Amino acid sequence: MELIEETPYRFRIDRHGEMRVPGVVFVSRTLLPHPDQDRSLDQVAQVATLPGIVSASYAMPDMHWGYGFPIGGVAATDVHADGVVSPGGVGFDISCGVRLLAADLDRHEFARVCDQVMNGLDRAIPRGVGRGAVWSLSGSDELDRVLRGGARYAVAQGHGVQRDLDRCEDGGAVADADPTQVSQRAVERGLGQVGSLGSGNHFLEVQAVEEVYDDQVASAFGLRPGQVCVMIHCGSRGLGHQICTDHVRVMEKAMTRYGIHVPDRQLACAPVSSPEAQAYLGAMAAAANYARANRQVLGEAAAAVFRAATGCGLDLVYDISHNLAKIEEHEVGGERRTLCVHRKGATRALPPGHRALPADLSAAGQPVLIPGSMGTASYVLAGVPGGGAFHSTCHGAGRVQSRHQAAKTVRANNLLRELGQQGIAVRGASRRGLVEEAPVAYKDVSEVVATAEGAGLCRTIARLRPLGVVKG
DNA sequence: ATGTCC
Repeated sequence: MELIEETPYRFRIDRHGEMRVPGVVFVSRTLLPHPDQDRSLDQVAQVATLPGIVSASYAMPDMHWGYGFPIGGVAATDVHADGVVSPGGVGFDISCGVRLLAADLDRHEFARVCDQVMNGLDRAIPRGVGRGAVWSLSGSDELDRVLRGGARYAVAQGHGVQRDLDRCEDGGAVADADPTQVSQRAVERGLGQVGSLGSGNHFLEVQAVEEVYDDQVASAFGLRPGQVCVMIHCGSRGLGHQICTDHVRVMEKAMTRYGIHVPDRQLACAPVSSPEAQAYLGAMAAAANYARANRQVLGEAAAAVFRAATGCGLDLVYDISHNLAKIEEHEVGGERRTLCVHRKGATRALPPGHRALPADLSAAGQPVLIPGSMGTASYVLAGVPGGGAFHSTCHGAGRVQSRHQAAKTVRANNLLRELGQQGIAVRGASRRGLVEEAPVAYKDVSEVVATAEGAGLCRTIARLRPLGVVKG
């Protein structure tokens, strides 16, 4: 497959075979996946064959191989021109995302209470595979209200304040959630997990604002140099996973009925207007609301720990998903069109003035939250004018080593010592989980962010460094 | 990512 270097931050894959549009990959030469180790460039080309896809099949600088679609992939289909929705374009962890909260506390003040806060978080934050949650729902009726209301329902139940909704994507809940399309098995898996991190790359970190690149925008976001923050990265747990599994199965069967051929079974899809697609989108929206409620109550639990140890609480900076499909209006070829925008390991990044932004963020643009790998920096970015890939940017560092590879090469004791030397307090759930997430298994998040900015997808507002990490 | 295989 031929790659054409258009700029230092942008490569093109010209249409060939069944591709309906070109591939556009926002990477530098060093971030370009190595075809021997990672087939995600092939996946970009395969996504370009989907019915109704418009403009291009895009990939962000943190791209790597994923189920069907690449992680870091963005693909939009025209809803009124046979466009499809594909669960593989969202991923198994539906509405996985990041919530950033800020304390009215300086990092030097945190040093005195670090042990107390970290021990408190260690007790308060459920994590690891299937080990409890902070919110005990009364039963499937209440789960239904979570699936419909997301963070709005959590706040209505006393788990938060209005600012939590103002600063959450979509005001805390997406519309059109359809809990009737969520299977009994998904409900059972979801009942006991609202308010839990899970495992893998999910975490809760205490961080400090290490550098601010734009004072005015950082201030609008509620961030200042030296400030202590809490970043939460998690998703929709077993519920989202089960929904993806259930609906992929349905779409695999439905595809032949709609006469859709895809080069990879993992690209199973259905026309957005079909009953199968509407069922998936309804269930996906329910999982998105579940994930928002999950992050809402985890943030509240962290705030309670901070309040007890320091006297100050935590204010929400923003909450944004990086695994979601959305029906959005975009201008394509001079025409206003209704698109189904899949973002999988890619973050929406709305420009200044966009009507979906809350009034106090309109001039600044939408905050974009980029979690680094364990022990490395995280970033706050902002959306920029121009559109790029339907107002999208990167979502994190991106793996370069498999979990298996990382576990073979990294020793837990060495890793813990290195983190300790950097002044990072660690409260992990398992040694295996820690070594799988070692920084060597990931790309350099600073280069990912610099590439995204160089490609005109966003701009850098602040860099955060970890002080303490709570891992699943 | 995930009751890491119903």
